[in-house]
Amino acid sequence: MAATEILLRVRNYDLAATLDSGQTFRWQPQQESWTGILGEHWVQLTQTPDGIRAATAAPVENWDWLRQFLQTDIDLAAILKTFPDDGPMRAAVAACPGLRLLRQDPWECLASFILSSTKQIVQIRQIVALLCERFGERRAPQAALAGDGIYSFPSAARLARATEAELRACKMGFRAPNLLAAAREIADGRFDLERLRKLPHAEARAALMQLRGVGGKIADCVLLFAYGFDSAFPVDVWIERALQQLYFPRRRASEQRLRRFAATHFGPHAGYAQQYLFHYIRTKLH
DNA sequence: GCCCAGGTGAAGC
DNA sequence: GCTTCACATGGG
Repeated sequence: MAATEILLRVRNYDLAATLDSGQTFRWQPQQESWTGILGEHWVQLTQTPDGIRAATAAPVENWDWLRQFLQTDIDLAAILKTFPDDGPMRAAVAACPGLRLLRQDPWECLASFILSSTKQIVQIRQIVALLCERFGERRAPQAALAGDGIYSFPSAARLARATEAELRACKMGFRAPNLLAAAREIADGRFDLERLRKLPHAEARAALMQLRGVGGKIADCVLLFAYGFDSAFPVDVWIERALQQLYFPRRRASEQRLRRFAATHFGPHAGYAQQYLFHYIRTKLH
């Protein structure tokens, strides 16, 4: 039966923390809820005592796309059990109860993180919003408020037809040619994002790093946030500082060394552990 | 004005 | 291997 509303029953899920933890950049807070666009669907999400209530503009038959994005069916407690039992990790988990990893569209995730390098999260949001406004399509219902969060994320094919100057006008600076090159490779089939799903972690990582402007960190973000490679462990400036201070307070450790430490220390769901540490140090330790 | 931002790639040792 | 630098742009 098609409906424009559903309640996804889930416990221990902090919707606000999850949508605002730097893994995705387009969700708009509105009073008690969050609005955004997933594929063709405009959605409004609201946290309730029983879970997450979703409302759409058009009737929906099958809600799997939303369950998939929100990852409401995973066993969070089982994942938390695999984290190392040390002080920093315990503090991070205690500080961010219900923080989750989303499962995003690979293209939007890749494009967003190509735009993320040496930008603050607020600025990444601004750039992405401009990009969607100028190259996306309006998806919101008539009644939706004007402003951000009502345009779809532009397809690779659409951006492939843009000029570098048009992209630079979205304030992305030197990242413009990188985004344009990725869009063109994907649009004309030279690079296949879907193929990566079937690859082993290391091969998928190497493939992403073939793209100009995509190094290890951005590749890890895409592997973790879009493809669900739970052992991917993005090391950005925040995580690097945190690992240094929390785990190597005496001697200075090279980035290489920190990466190797992370790969073994945090277990099979290292990426989840990373998200807890990242959100913890950014919001609780400022 | 200065420093930094969910980095990357190239060039220098 | 490691260090340094340029690359746009805006916030604090």
